[in-house]
Amino acid sequence: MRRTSKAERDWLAAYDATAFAPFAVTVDMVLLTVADGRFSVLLVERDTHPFRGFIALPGGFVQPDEDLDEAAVRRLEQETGVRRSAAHVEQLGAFGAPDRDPRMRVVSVAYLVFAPGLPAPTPGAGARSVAWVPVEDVDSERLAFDHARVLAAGVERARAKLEYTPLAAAFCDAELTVADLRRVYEAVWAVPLDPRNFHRKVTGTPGFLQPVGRPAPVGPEGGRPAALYRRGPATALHPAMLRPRT
Amino acid sequence: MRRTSKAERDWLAAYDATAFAPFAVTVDMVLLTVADGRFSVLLVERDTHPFRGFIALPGGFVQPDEDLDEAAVRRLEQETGVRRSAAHVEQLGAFGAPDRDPRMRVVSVAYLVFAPGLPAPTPGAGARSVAWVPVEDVDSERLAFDHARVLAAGVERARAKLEYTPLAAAFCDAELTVADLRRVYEAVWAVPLDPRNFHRKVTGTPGFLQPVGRPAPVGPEGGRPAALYRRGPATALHPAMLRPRT
DNA sequence: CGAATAGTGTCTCTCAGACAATATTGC
DNA sequence: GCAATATTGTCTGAGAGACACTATTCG
Repeated sequence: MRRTSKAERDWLAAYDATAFAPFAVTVDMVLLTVADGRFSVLLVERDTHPFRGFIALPGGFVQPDEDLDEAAVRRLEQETGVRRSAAHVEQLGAFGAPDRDPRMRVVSVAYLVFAPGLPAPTPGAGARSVAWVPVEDVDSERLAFDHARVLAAGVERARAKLEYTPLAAAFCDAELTVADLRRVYEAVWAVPLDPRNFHRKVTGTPGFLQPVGRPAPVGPEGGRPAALYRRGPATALHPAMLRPRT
Repeated sequence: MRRTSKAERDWLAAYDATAFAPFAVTVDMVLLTVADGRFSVLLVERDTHPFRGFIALPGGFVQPDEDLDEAAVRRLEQETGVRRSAAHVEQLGAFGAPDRDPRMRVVSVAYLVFAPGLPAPTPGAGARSVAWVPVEDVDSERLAFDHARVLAAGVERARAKLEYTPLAAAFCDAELTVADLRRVYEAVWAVPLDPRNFHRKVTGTPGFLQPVGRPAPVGPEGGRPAALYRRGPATALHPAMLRPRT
């Protein structure tokens, strides 16, 4: 820890902190998944003011002694049952327009979470219902606060991240097939991908996937069983998985 | 504007905002430039507590009625004389560890700015001196608050942004040569680049640079005069300018 | 002319996209 | 065998990196 001088300690003792603290800080979570082949976001229906009856991203106030990341992970685990270790969590950014919350001046720090397909959790405090909603079906007009902007930023960030990182695997279970991964890319980017080129590319990118050496059970449509893989150690993809242009 | 019900208005009137506002919010600026071929950041020496005598990123408190972006641009123009139109400004992220400021609970929203080479501005309030410091020469131990982490995040983001956006041009004047742009890439990435391949790549990427049709004045070393370009309309680069690997 | 910088051409290798062909399962 | 999915192979064109070569300036 940094050493402080007597002058600094004296100054600090005389400092009136309340005079400079007119803000509240919240975390909001853009929790994304791919369920049934649809790129979806977790939304709650608010049961309290403000924006009662509107749809919103899950979130809440940061406690005075809590780190931002801590607050996000705590809410994630409490309200959605998603374990931190099973998902990818990263900060998306801060949203702080002066009028974004009618109650008071609130700065919201948004977090982006990628989670495997899961059943909808039970509603927490202040929420009437909770549901996974396909991103394309979200009615921006019905979103509370500035959550339409936050969601749009999260979706765009997710689409970009799949290009340069192996995070698509964060949408899958620990053991996954190449087809599982392809369906994630197809759902998030909303484009069809050639299974043969995708397979060659993904298995040829070092550190992306590591073979388990065991086949997956055959799906309902039959066909040759796929090999199982786990996430590899890479944190960035070389070469990248670029989105088809136009 | 959203219509509110009487129930919501009543509820809002009874809401005690002060009970939930224990935070202060600041903006901190990672202001980067390339001056004399060095990738540099603007740092101030603090003349007030806390961290008096330490080096810090320029920044300050957000006013209660001010948008975050507004606060960042205001400080940029006031404290550094950089005009918004001449620079690129984007949000870097929020930093809010509970103990990051000894005065009180402060969440800092960091902004990343790319500006052309400029003389160091005159020190503003609370600063003893202001200077452009080459990023490699910054002594992390002497940085106030968590500014070492903020700076590291900004530098890494800048390096990544040059790969797939045309923002390298934001470090140059409105009219620039291919060599100007190459020196930006070389300084930010700290790698030498082949001038011939760089030229072919940059002029072959649609929307990156637009020819002015006029040559630049010859430099001090002589040689054939370079053609002048302006920034093109592209917001993303295809193909990308990938960093050399290892 | 020589030195210095700007810009073009050429070669090789990697990789993306199109698509043929083969492999392995359930029925 | 047939349908369905998985996986490998083959071809073509775009692009990256190495580097020879030409162009234009100053002195």
